[in-house]
Amino acid sequence: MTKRKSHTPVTIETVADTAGVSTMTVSRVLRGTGNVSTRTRARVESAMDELGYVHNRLAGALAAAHGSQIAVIVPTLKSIVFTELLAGITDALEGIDYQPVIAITEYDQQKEWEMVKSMMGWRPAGLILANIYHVPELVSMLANSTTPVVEVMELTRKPVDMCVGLDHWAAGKAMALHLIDRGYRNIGYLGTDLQTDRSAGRRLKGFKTALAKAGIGDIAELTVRESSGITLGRTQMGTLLERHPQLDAVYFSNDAVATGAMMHCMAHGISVPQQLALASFSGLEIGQALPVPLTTVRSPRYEIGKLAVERIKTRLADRTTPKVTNAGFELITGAST
Amino acid sequence: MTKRKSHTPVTIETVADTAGVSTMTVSRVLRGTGNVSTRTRARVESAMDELGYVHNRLAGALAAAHGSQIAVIVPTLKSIVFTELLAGITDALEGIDYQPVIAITEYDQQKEWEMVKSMMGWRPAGLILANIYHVPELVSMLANSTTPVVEVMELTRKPVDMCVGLDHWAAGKAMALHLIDRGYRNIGYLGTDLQTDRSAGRRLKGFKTALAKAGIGDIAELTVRESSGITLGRTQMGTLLERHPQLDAVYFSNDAVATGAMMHCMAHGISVPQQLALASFSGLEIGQALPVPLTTVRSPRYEIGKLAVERIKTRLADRTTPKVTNAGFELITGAST
DNA sequence: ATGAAAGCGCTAACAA
DNA sequence: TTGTTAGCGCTTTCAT
Repeated sequence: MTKRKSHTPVTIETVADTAGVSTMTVSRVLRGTGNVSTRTRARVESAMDELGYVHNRLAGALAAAHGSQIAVIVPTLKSIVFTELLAGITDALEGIDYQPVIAITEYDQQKEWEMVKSMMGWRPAGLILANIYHVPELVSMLANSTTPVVEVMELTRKPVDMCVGLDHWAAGKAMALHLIDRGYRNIGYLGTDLQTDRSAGRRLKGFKTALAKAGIGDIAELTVRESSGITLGRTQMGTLLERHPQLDAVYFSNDAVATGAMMHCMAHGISVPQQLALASFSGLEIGQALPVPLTTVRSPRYEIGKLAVERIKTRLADRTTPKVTNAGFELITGAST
Repeated sequence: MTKRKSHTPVTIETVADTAGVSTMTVSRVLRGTGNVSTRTRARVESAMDELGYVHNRLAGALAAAHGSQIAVIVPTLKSIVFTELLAGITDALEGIDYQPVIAITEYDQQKEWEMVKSMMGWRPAGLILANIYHVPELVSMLANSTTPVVEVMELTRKPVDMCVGLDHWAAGKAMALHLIDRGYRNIGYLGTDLQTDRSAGRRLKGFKTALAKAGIGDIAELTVRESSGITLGRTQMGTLLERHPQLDAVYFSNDAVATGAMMHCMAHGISVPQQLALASFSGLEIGQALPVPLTTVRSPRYEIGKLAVERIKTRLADRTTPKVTNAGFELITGAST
């Protein structure tokens, strides 16, 4: 076996000939649609690996009018949050013969639009967007297509098609209530640029709204445009504390920033939470492995990934799906508050 | 503009008709091969978005005999190392119209073979494997194909096609020499299961060989099968020290494990490096953000990703490429030793 | 359970 | 610069 190849490409026709059947029968074996006797199937299969046949899915997808890829578009891979989302997606795809195709937007809506256009060119079976803020062209293109689309991570009332996410505003509010409950009153915020990560902006809005309702007016805020959360927290925490030494608690845009800030505290002998409380969002493993585990809100990104795939599968099976699914979140009370 | 669609699919023929040109001209506009006058191009382009045309790359790839996807197969996405590799790949792909298609093997060679088979069905323009240990069927399939293949991360003498990586044995040796040089003699090892991460096994081999040459015989070793490095380090460091209280330095399979171990030390008041030195491999950001930055070996995974894409591009342009590229590594002397 | 015919929507190769 | 002619390798009917 093996050998040959290179010159005459092996197609289902080649296989059909050496197995003494028609191409249609080979095609049926390939796709696992029944209606092939065990004997013929065996003959076809042995012909396939005798010839070293490699199924050409391009031709198959063209003939079938669409492929079996699931396009996934994420803002970045630098955040573990999105890699865990991908893990959920790939795990849900396990067994069924779909592959994820990934594109990265770097939090750029224009780029997202480019990627979607390019992706749709492959006629994917489904599309997952880890973002709910799009340019109008993107929305109208997807609205006119029949491809199942799931927007994930953040909740939106008017999804392009379907949505699985969590309410970031509520997550921010939950943390504000927790801090108030714990008795903190001089509260600050440190995070990434809010134009970039708009979900973080929603959280901060919910957070501040809840504080305001409790009589805590404007808070000390520091946002910095910096791609790495850990580095941001490690380097900017000092700046924030210098400017606002009276703070007794700080809320962060996410656990990466909070982890960096915790490193700053440990390096400078600031005891958490006695001198300063830290609270955040994500629920990353590293935050829980810290000597003082973080108080944070866990986003169910792995579950969201799985659910998104479920939605697409259901839709492809022509069954009805909910338009919007609230995946919820969980407040983790660590030792840092 | 917009509207319509759904029933009569818009193809290049539709576009050609409304623009009053032939399909070939539309195709040329689509692919950006010159030889189209500015006027016609404009007409074609306006026809395209008037009709809401979406390029069908399936048909294009079939006709052109291969697509423009780069298949990337990684063991896991849970390690930042591989997401940084992907970042290098996607950055290198920026601008040129190729998209990465990602598959995850979970460190399983059989699964890797399944993924490769499935991927090759899409006739990708190139294939990147973040692993050099394969089942023989995989090797023979790729050897018989003309698709450029790059094995990355670890160096191998006999690549399937091309290889860009680093010498893990040498990296282990370098760290051993560093520890000896610093005067440590009671050295232990903590890491993941070596059957899973075989590169870590190579490092440990190089490490122990160098120690042995310096008269340090067998060392205290603890390897645990656990998917998360941080958790492993955080929970197993205590076990290792309990069994071997005399240790004055510990080498880890990677920075995630080392970071977890550092958390253990901080939580238990073990001062690093006075009581215990920690040394590792990866060069992750988190390791350098620790209050006591890690001594480690930085693997150039981002650069490796970029280089791998370069190799494929070169090959696709029919130019010759080196079979094996040693991407090197860098010893980072932190404060932990 | 199997096969024959007719494309899927595009691009390579060649003309004009 | 533009058009014509043939497929690419499979799957979809529709027969048998």
